This record gives sequence, C-alpha cells and structure tokens, in this order.
Amino acid sequence: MINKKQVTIKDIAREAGVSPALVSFALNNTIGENGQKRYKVNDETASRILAIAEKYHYTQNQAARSLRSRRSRAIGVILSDISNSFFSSIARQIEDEAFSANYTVLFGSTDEKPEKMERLIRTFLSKGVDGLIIVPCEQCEPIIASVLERGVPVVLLDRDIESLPVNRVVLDNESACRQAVQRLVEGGYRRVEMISYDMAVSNIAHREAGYRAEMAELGLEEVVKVHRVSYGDVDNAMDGCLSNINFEETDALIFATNTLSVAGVKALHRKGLALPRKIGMVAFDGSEAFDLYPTSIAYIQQPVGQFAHEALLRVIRCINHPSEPAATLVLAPNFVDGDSVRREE
Amino acid sequence: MINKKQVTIKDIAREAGVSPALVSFALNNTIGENGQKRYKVNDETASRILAIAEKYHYTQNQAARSLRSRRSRAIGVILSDISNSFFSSIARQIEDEAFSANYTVLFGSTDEKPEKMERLIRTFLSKGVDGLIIVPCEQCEPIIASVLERGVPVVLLDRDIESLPVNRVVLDNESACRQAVQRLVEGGYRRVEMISYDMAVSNIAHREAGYRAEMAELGLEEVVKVHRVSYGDVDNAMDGCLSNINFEETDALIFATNTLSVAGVKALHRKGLALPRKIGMVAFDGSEAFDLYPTSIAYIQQPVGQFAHEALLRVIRCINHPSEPAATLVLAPNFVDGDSVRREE
DNA sequence: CGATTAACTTAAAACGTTTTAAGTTATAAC
DNA sequence: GTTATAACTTAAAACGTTTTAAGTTAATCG
Repeated sequence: MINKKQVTIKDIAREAGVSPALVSFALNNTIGENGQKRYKVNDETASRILAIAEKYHYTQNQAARSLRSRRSRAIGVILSDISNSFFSSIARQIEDEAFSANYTVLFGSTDEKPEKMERLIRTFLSKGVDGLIIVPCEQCEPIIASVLERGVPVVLLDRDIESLPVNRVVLDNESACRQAVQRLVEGGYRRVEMISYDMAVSNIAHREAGYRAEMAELGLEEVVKVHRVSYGDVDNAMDGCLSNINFEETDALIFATNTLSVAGVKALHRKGLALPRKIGMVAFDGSEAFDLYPTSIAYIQQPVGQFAHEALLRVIRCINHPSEPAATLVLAPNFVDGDSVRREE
Repeated sequence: MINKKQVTIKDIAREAGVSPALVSFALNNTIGENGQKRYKVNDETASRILAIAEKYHYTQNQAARSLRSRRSRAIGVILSDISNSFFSSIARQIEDEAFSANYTVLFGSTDEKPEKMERLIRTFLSKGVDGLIIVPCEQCEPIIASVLERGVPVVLLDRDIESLPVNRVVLDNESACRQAVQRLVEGGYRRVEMISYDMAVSNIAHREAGYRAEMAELGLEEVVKVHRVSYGDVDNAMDGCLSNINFEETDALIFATNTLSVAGVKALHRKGLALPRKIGMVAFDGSEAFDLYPTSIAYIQQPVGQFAHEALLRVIRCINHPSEPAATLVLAPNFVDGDSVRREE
C-alpha cells in the first residue's frame, strides 16, 4: 500500500499527550480469558485516545503488529478448487465466521497436485498464518507432516490422513454409501455399481469401502464393481466410463463426488438412459443441475455448514491451546430421498 | 504462527560468515527494470548463502519484510458472494494468476451490504494490501472514494461507479441486452419483459437500459416492462414476481443476472410454463442447471477469464505505476444461442 | 607506485507495533 | 505520618527485515 502517510500510534500518543504504550493498551484493551480487561487504563484517558484514533481514521499496521506479537490473525485455507460449489460454500462460511472472530482468510486451490499444495503452504507460512485448514490431496502426507513438526496448528477437512496426529473434520463416508446402497436395493435395484475417482484419498477410499461392505451385507458381493475415472476432464472421462458399462445388466449407479454426480447425470442423459426406469442412482451432494431435472435425484447431503464451522473452531482452538491433543470429528451425512432410487414397474 | 524457532536472516549470515545485509541482497537479487541485477553480490558467496537458506528451509518473514518495505505482495478482492459461481470462477482465476505473479489474495464477500464493504476494506487495508479489486455494491461510492484518496490502487470489477476516477473492467451490458431482445424478437416473441434486481448498481442499470433501448428501436416501447425483485431469498421472490405476470400476454423474459436466471427457470418450471412454446427466455450467464434442462437455454456469456485477468493485470500495473491515469475496459459479451429464443409454431 | 575506480561488503537506522519491568502517583490502612 | 497497595503510566527493547551511506578490498590505469 502506498500510503500518503500512515497515522501511527506515535502520532496519536503525541496528540493525546501520553506514551505510545498507553495508546497500544487503550487500543487493545479487550476482555481476557479471566473476564478482566487486559490492561488498566484510566477510562477518561482511554476514551480520549480512542476518540483521537477515530478522528484520524487510524488503522493498525498489521505488519508491525504481527512482527512483534508473532500472531497474524490470518488463517490459510487450502482446498482442491474454490470454484467447485462444495468448496466455495465452505469457503464462504469460513470467511464469514473467521471475520466475526477477527481473522482473515487466505484461500488456495491445489487442483489435487502435491506440488501446488507445497507451494501454497510455503507461501502461507511465510505470510505468517496462525493456522491452516487443509483438504489434503494425494501424496501430501510428508508435506503436512513437516508443517506439524514446525508446530503450526492444522485441521484437515473432508479428507483424512490417518497416519498423522492431526485434527480432522470428516464425513462418515462409509455409512453414507452404505445407506445409498440400502436405498437403491430397497427401491428394487440389484446390480449397483459405483463411479469414483482414481485418486488415493481417504474419503474416496471410505466411500468405496462403504459401498462394498453394504453390498456384501446384502449378499450382493458378486456384482460389486467400482469404476474409476481420472481427475480432470470429467465429462469426457464419464462418457468413456459409461461406455464400458453394460446397461442391460447394471441397473444402478452411486457417484462418489459432486462433480462426478453432475457429470454422470449429464452423460446418462446423453446416452438416453432414463432415470429411474432404466437406471437408478444416488448422487453425492446436491446440485442446482438436479433441480431442473425431470426426475428428482436422491443424494447424500454433506453438512457443509458444520464442516466450515467445526474446522474453523478447531483451528482457532488449536492456535490458542497448542498443547491440546489432536481430535477427530466425524460428521453424519443426511440422505435426501428422491425418485432416482425407486424403480417403477 | 507458533514457530519452534524461526530461522532468520541473521542465522544464515552467521553461518555464512557474512552480514545480514548481504544475505538480504543475495535473497532478493532479482532482475530490475533496467535488466540488471539489483545488487552486486559475488556469485560464489551468493550461491553459498542460497545453499544455507535452502538447507534450513528458510522462509522469509513477510511481516518484517512488509513492515520495512511498505509492500505486502497481497491484494484484496471484494466480491458480492464468493459462493456464487460467477464470482467463484473469477476468484479462482485471480488466485491462480496472482500466485504466478507472486501475490497472495484476500477474498471478502459483501452480500451487497455497504457496511460489510466498509469493514472488509478497513480490514484489508490494515493488513496492508497493495491494491484492491472491488465489485462495488449500492451506496459504496463514498467508501471507495476515501480509499482512492489514500492513494490505494483500486480496480472496479463487473460494476462501475461513473463519478469516480478509477480503473474498471466491465461488460458491455447494454449491447448484451440489446442482443437478447433482438434474438427473442427474431425468434417470434414480441412482448418481452425483463426481470431484474431492485438494486442501484451500474450493470443492472445498463442491462435495463439496453433492453429498453432495443425495444424502442424495434417499435415495442409500449410493451416495455421491468420487474424488480429484491436481493435475498430469490426463489421466493421469483415466485411472487412471476405471479404478477399475465402469461397470456407476456411471451418472453430476459433475466438480468445468473441467480435470477436459474431461479427464473425453476419458477417457470414450477408454474408449468413450457419453454419455448409458452414462453421464451434469455439468461445471464450459463449454469450447470441448464445443461440438464430439456430445452437448451440461450444466454449471455460473460468472459469470466478476461474479467479476472484484466482486473489483476490492472491492479498490479497500478501498484507499480501509481501515477498512470485510470482507464476503463469494456468487455464484449458473447451470445450463446439456444432453443429458448425460438418460438416453434 | 600512487590514484582512481569498480566490486563487493557492512553497520546501523528504520519500519510500527507489543510487552516487560520499572516507574510514578494517589489512596487506603495502620 | 508512615507504609503498603492499587491504579495508572512510561521507557525501552524487541520482532526480522530492507536499504542507505559508508566502508573495505582488489584491480586497473597512467
């Protein structure tokens, strides 16, 4: 910022006829944990100081503040892709809650690439973020491990890295997919297959596991099949994937993520496969795209608000109490019913 | 950040047997504008220093750096709502390009509220951002004026405030809506109305103006009608709005924003008004929601990538050359054709 | 060989805050 | 009227960098 001339604490001190320290005290006289004000400043002096600060539109110089106090009141949030609606909703809510808690947020998108993750973390750390909320991608375990070693507060979001002693907020992915299978089978489908990403991250793994487990439980292990498409051009990949499926046999699909779900419905549509008569399905996450589709689509709803809220809460707690042990929070999914799980005939 | 112990320039200097200043020189020895290195440092010494920095995973303390150099290498981006896909796409691209240009980005959402705008600007300035990209909301002219007064580089995005001498990147909204009217009329519709937000911002105003102008040009001024819904719960507002329209007469609608378009199609759907036989329409911006709709929907496509690219380019230019006069860039919209503008009969 | 210059290096101040430890009052208690 | 206590205030150091001006070499030139 190219300020004409910044108003500093010294200027205010001079005008008020007090020392810079006192100005700092007056300005930061918040209520501490003990319910007491942090400093003792004469009320009359304090309000005089505040008035002068107000008059000159004083704004704190955060650089100086964080240099001295070793706190930046900023947190870094590293997601896969902020233009994906699941993540942008989370981002939005983190932004709001962080703002209320007097933090600012730096966002970064990894595109599932560990190199990008590394660069982002490096940048954010050099900016001095007080903590990080991270959606891990493949092969980023060592990167995150080294962050933890430096003692930086970290909360993993959406995906887990089991080997690390770290805070996490994740969905109960297994139960989510178990339920999806149940509903489809109840609805009259039998040969249920899953379409998933070819990506070694925990949530994908657990979704697959849930699918397999429930299929086994229902005695359908012989028709278990997971198709994996690679991350990138989903629409194309989805067409390729579906063309490998024999829809005379396969009668229902579970999609493992929101992007896959939307791409899946589109591709099924292109193939002329009518839901739910020809094929049943369960999506992951809702989408505007479904609202206008003639068949209402059943989906697994993730508690986006809770994700954001809990992750932020935990990272702030971890900033303030670094010694507390890492904890895991598993959120419950909500199954939203729809006609796409009911074979009519 | 609660570092165990940060590695500083001094530590490196000690180990290399040189002064801290020399380490700083070696670390920042970029190529200046004259094509020369900024400092003269013995190559051999320089690489020794770099090696030591590497060895200890040295990361610059940005707080100290920006305190001293009065540059933060951060820019603030203030949007209406980052969870709106139009803005999240822009955000994503700004993020990427900023990262390559060695800047980090702070995002904030105003929800169209001037108070939030003010708080965000205040926070971002105290964080010392080098410049701001802003999507202005209603009544924020004085806020932005005061920012300009302080000499902070600003680029307005998507919406304009004509009275301010400021850089801007906007769409040619008038021509966009003129074209929408043309296409609908060519397609056989006549009583074209517009659904817009009840919001005093430039892009809305220009969209309405374009609609009116083209209707007049085509001799349809007597059926001109603009319906304005208030910002907030769009779905509800849209139902209310549509219920005031007599669809025996009105035969086509132009929606003034992406949220309105999606809500509009949903509401028309709920009312059982079939596109394009019963009613024609043009949307603003595409949406995933349209991809699965039986009728292909014509829409005005905004050059999202250009918006992001140009805004960032301009704010950086303005940071580096504060004295250059403010410039306006008007981007051309692209009309994406669809069946929703063709009355079949 | 002394002088000039170029190449390299450094000391030290500055950036604006926070925070500690040490004051200075004024008030209350004996 | 001490003295102890509380209430308030301040001086000064520290945070980690950048940058200016000054310093030291080493090389070149006449």
